[in-house]
Amino acid sequence: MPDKPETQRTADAQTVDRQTADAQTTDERPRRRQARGERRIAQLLEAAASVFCTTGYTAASTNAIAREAGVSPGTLYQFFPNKEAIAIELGDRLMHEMRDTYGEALAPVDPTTPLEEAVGAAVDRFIAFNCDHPVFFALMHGPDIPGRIAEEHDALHATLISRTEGLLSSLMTDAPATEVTRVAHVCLGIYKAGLELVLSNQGAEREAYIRELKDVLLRYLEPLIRDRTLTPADLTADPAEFTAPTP
Amino acid sequence: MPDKPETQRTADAQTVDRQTADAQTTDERPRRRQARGERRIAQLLEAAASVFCTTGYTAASTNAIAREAGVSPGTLYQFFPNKEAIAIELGDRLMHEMRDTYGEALAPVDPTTPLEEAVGAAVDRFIAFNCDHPVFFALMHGPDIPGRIAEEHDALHATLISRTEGLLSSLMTDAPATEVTRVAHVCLGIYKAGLELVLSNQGAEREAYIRELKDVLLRYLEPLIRDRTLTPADLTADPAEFTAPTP
DNA sequence: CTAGAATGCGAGCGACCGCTCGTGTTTGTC
DNA sequence: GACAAACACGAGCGGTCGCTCGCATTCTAG
Repeated sequence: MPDKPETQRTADAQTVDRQTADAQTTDERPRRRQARGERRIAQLLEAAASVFCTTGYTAASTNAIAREAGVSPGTLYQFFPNKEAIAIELGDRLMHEMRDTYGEALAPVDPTTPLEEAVGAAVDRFIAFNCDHPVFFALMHGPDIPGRIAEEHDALHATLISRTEGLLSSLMTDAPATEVTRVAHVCLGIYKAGLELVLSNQGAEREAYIRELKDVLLRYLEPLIRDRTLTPADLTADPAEFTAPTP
Repeated sequence: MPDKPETQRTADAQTVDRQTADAQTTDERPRRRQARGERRIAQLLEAAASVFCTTGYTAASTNAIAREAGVSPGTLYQFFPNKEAIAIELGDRLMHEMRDTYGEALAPVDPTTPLEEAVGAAVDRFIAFNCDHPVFFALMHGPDIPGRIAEEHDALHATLISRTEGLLSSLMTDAPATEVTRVAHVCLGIYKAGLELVLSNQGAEREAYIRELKDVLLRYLEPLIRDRTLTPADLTADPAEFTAPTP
């Protein structure tokens, strides 16, 4: 009996997400698991993504997720300590996939690429990722997200802000830092609004909205850049940096 | 015994908002009421606005609203048939106030006012209203809003879209209708994103974000308008039109 | 003053939710 | 085949929520 797995996993986790919920959702112990279990986890995460997409996080019931996955509630809790852990795991996998996509997709190209192409490429990447994983938007931008996911969202947002600030600061050399920060927030706000419009359309109309989003961003930034050019490396840089806000 | 008020008000309204909830929340019968009752209603609506703002609609419990208002749950249900009706009444009062504000605030001014001033004035009005009534944003743009409020939101959105389309169509004379609609949606998306940024800031920073919002809109629309001018009447017109989408 | 309507209270009902636990089945290892 | 661990089930526990209902109190009309 080497490790005695998950005895008294959560002693009194009853109203665990109704209030503060200081139970450890990060169950770091590496458990022995069969291939069947991994399949179940994938099933459950897929079902959870579907339910989260349609009803949001809080309105999604664990019983509904289990039903969608074709298993019983007890089976769900064989693999996840509580509801929040499902969202956490889903979010973690999405973040990993986003890092992978970013790492391999944006090869260093001609460093004299104008801002138009650089911004366009970055927008295309983000849009494509969100189209492939609509639950990412639901989890990250939903208003009812639980504490741990909110932290991840804040970390991602802070990273994107500081990254955009870095890009802008080389274009707004004579502007105070607060203005650079403000413009960065405006850019991300525009991007989020555009993303919402893109996700709520399909086909040719979706493509048209993507073009509009790029136009809005470029026309907003035009007076800032004048005659400068920008390398795509400024927009993409090291994808590993996406895990945490810049120190 | 002239009217026999509210006998068997809701026969079986138990799980009324858990599922479809086809109970009539529009209790149109004019009830006799004392001044005390009107005061209580005002108290309850104020408390509801506060709770909705901080927790959102679904997470707000009727007991919490009653507690915030300093009354018992039973008293709350003396004046509102169910939770949704509270949000409905709150939304209706906000819509009325918005119409009033718009009706009296925007007097017809110099018809040769350039687009910059016209858009700026309209944005200022909407921003001011939302700053005065933050619950409006929480109810209208929250993701967990109930059916009837969602209908009101859709109606308001459709009105704003068709109004913006009307404005744009006089500027984009050679563009197809679908493009005009698309640009209108983009403008409202930008406005909503800007509003979110404005509401999450205060003081001078808030003012700066308001200026950025106007800049984004104007720079986006600049290529469309070229050398035209626009009367503010195109932006404001008849405030009574705000109740329903244009037929 | 008094009858009756309007207002106010709060324990508690039924429904749902997150989650548990006893029990039975499948899988991997010897 | 035997045994233990992993997996699966589903009734049900404790909890909160929206809402009710019987009853007490306050207002108002006559």
